[in-house]
Amino acid sequence: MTRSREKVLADIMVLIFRLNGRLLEQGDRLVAGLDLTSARWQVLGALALAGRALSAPQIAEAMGITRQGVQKQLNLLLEEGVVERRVNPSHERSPLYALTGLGEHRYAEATRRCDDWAAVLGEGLSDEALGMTETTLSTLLARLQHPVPPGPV
Amino acid sequence: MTRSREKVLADIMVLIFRLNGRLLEQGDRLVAGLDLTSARWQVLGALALAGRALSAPQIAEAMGITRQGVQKQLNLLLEEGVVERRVNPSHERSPLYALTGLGEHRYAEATRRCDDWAAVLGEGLSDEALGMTETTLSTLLARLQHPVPPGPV
DNA sequence: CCCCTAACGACAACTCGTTGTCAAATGTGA
DNA sequence: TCACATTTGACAACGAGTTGTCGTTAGGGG
Repeated sequence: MTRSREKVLADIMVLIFRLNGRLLEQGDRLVAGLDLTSARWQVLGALALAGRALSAPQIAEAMGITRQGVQKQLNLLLEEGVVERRVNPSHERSPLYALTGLGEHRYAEATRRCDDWAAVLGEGLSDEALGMTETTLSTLLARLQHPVPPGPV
Repeated sequence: MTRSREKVLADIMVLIFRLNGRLLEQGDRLVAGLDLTSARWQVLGALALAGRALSAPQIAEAMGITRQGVQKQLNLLLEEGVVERRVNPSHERSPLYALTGLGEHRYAEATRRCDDWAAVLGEGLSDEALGMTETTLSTLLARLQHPVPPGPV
């Protein structure tokens, strides 16, 4: 055996910490000039993928962060005119948010840049390696979100 | 073909963002009661792995973050007595930092808890999947740290 | 030997996420 | 219908990271 499974897991965790930092950094660089940051871009992504107006808590749910964090970005995005409020028929004080024309345009441009960049980033990595990485990470995430199924803690 | 490589890459990125959040959360929970947080724990880890006293910038280099971020944690760790300053023969104003006995004890306990937890977390994942994930992530990180080798930007 | 640059610690300001509290709106069960 | 728990937005405080500036120290080339 090469190394213990725990060691490999620990290495993967460190890699995730660093990748998180570098991805946010490169993401910010990628959308600089579009009046976006990684955080705002992700909010736009949640709206674009949903294909419909969402409330702040719904966006937070989709992004896996808290509603307060999302709300902060939404208020800024509103000021910049990339999202707009719509009345929520089922809640008076909690409006829905949708992309404006400007927002859709900016998101499309960000997506184009990201795809180009991702193509370069993934060069030479086999489909198998990418697929297995995605599967493994998503298994780990699932276990982390539901605290640790069995075992006495 | 199932999905484009860009889509898989994008999914992996989102997974990394979420895993980062969950890992820090679980890490904090894991070392709660040891007067540690994920950030302080990582600093202790850098010192323990080096096996010798390091300066703040050296720790930052090892952790992949800035020296200011490390310094902030070091100042707190000093107050708690888990690390101590040592004179740096090659720099008067930049001391070296080393684990105290208390620090080594706490780090050992944190490591024990982490290994137990990692064993549960990795259950059922094949060595091949873990190894390939580690390799893929480390390739991605290398490309992110050296901005994007070829290609006209 | 002196001057200039690089590296360092301290400090402040900022981003992005978290938690917690408060008040208003919603939904549910007796 | 009314009481109560849940959900929501606003606000404040905090943790962890970043950048930038300032003054000091180390190191190298004229």
